[in-house]
Amino acid sequence: MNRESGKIKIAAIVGPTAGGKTALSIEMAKRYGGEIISCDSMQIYRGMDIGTAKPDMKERDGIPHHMIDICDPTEKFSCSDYAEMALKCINDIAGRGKIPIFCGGTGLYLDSVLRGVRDDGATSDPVFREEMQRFADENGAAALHAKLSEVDPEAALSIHQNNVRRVIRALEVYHTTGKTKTQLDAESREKEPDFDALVIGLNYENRDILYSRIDKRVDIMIKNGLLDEAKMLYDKGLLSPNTTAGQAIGYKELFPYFEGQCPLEDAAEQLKLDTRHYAKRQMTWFLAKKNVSWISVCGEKDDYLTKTFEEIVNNASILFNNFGFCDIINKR
RNA sequence: GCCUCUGUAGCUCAGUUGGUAGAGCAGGGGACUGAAAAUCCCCGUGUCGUUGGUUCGAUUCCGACCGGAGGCA
Repeated sequence: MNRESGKIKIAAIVGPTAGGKTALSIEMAKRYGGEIISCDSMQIYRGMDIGTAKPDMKERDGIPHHMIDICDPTEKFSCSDYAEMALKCINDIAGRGKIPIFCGGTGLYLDSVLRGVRDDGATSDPVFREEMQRFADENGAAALHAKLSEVDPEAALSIHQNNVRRVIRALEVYHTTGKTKTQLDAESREKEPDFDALVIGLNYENRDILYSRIDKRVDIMIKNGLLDEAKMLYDKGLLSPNTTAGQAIGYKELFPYFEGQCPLEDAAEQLKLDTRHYAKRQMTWFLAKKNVSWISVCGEKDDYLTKTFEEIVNNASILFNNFGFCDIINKR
């Protein structure tokens, strides 16, 4: 019920892939007069529909969705691009008296919005990145890490030397701004968040249940034409491994099959495996956040009681009400 | 029926010139501030097929047996 801040109130529904975020978010949007802002790094891309579990028009049921189909798979898109555009969506939606409801599993994207877009000039520099990558290839990860130790020892301490990507980014921040990543991160941490956010997480304490949902969903995707969709993108060469879209789960796993290197079953199994790993990482990410209100979809081991969709919606509604959102259908 | 190879972690396999064993994958845990569906870190006790024998000591050598693969008939 937040009274004093005067900040825009937003909601977000997060959790592991295949956990039921989409359906819940649409239902909540209907009940509370909201619009959805997708928070998913892959639904950004046009033409990647089935594999990213993008809700189709029927599923959206008249609820406007934003941040979907923003660019082509070959285009670069980063979390700062996302934050910038999502910010506009929020203002637009709230300006029309609707509730912005984020929905998706890309934790970093959500964070970048909630934390506020940083304007410290720490942009990316592809040339520099390539240069550093080459240095690492030639001299080893340890040598690159040593460079970081010189300019930003604190960051070097917290970034493992094998995590070349992160080491490069930290070096890049110093290279483009003249300030250390440690310093800029500290500054951004001090910034007041721009919004009052209710973040709801769907939790699967029983991982087996989540995993079997994932397996089922992959099978359904294949039934619904994932192969054709992936083949088309593959044939057009739109998914190269070094683009963001090319890293999407649901496509790259099928390429060996297209190339005759393995049977479809193996490719499908790999796809399921990658998805399970991904879901696990998502859980680790969101569970570490203190600002998430959790709805337990199913209990711990041996407790296979899974909540019905209705129960989940009711739980979410309580959270919405307590947060000060108004149920426009049931007119509380 | 005979010969050869083979039986080690959930799976694929290393290894011990005899002192009870280790990788990859799977699985579990974690990190994450402009590439994030990405990137990275940590976690390995298992009747070494069964059963006799040799030996101070056998998963390791020898025999038999039981699985599996191949070859000859």
